[in-house]
Amino acid sequence: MKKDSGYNTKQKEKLLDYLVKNKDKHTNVQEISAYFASEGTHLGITTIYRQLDKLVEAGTVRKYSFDGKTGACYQFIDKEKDCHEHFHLKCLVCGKLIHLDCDHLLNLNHHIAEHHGFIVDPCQTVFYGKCAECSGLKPHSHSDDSEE
Amino acid sequence: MKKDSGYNTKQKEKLLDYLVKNKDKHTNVQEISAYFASEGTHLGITTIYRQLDKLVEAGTVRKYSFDGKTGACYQFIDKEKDCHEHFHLKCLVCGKLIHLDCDHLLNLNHHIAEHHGFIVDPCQTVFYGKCAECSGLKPHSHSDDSEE
DNA sequence: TTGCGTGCAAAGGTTTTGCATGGCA
DNA sequence: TGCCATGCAAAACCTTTGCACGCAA
Repeated sequence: MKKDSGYNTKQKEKLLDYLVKNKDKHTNVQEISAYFASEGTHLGITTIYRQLDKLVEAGTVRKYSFDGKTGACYQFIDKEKDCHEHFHLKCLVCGKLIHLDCDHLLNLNHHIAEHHGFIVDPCQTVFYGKCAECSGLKPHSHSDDSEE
Repeated sequence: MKKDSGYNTKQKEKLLDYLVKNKDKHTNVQEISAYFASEGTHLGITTIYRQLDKLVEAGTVRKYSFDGKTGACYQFIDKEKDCHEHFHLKCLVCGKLIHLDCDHLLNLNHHIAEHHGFIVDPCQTVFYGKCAECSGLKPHSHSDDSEE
């Protein structure tokens, strides 16, 4: 793993700050760019991509490439919360991202490894479906279309 | 779900034929295009995209958008084999697609639904990692996520 | 000063759209 | 015949790369 090499620039600092503030959700380059544009602080697209790339290599940020339309998504990794050992659930209706801390799921990993000889990488794997609100288990009047 | 509306054209027939023959793996537009080019049968890129889109809406084909570099992948759904009730494993190294028929995994679905109130859609969910060959035959020093 | 960081422009790749033509029903 | 399907070209996007200038150490 590469070290967090490089200088401390304002851009890098601001980007990291934004990522930390939004660590609970997946974000993407255009969202970041739009945010800084609205803030009056311009941040070049190229810089965002390159800094993000370095952060991913440094293990500070996780990259998800599951959505071809909006491009790749990024998320800050909170190392203190040990976020790298659990799976994520993503609601296809409302887009909510859920962190799943559960022994049962880690068990799953071991099961697949032992019985199927396959090493699952939780960092790259996201479960898609409907969250409690959107599936009707809880009262939630989110009458969004998004019919599959 | 929309019906399979539309005329039966040669292009549509050939595309579907190709998809059925390759239903065991994920394919993509450029692969399809290259195949028909090598066969001497030209199939326009636009047609492939549009037919694929219709097939996805009709529920005949599944679309995966996990790789931003190579673009979206598509796979024919074998309804007779009831392929929609199991998960898929995809090796990030060799690209192999594994169908996982396992009660333990279905159990997982129930567990998440009951304990976390989340309805996982197996059709949209793919586990990413390394298959037995790619993770076992190679003398890798069990480095966590040092890819490549 | 040295060398990385930045950002504009341009390139490369995937997917979509416009439009005229061709084919199915 | 009426539509839908096709396919070329061009556009729309996302991402990467080249290059010159700016800034951190």
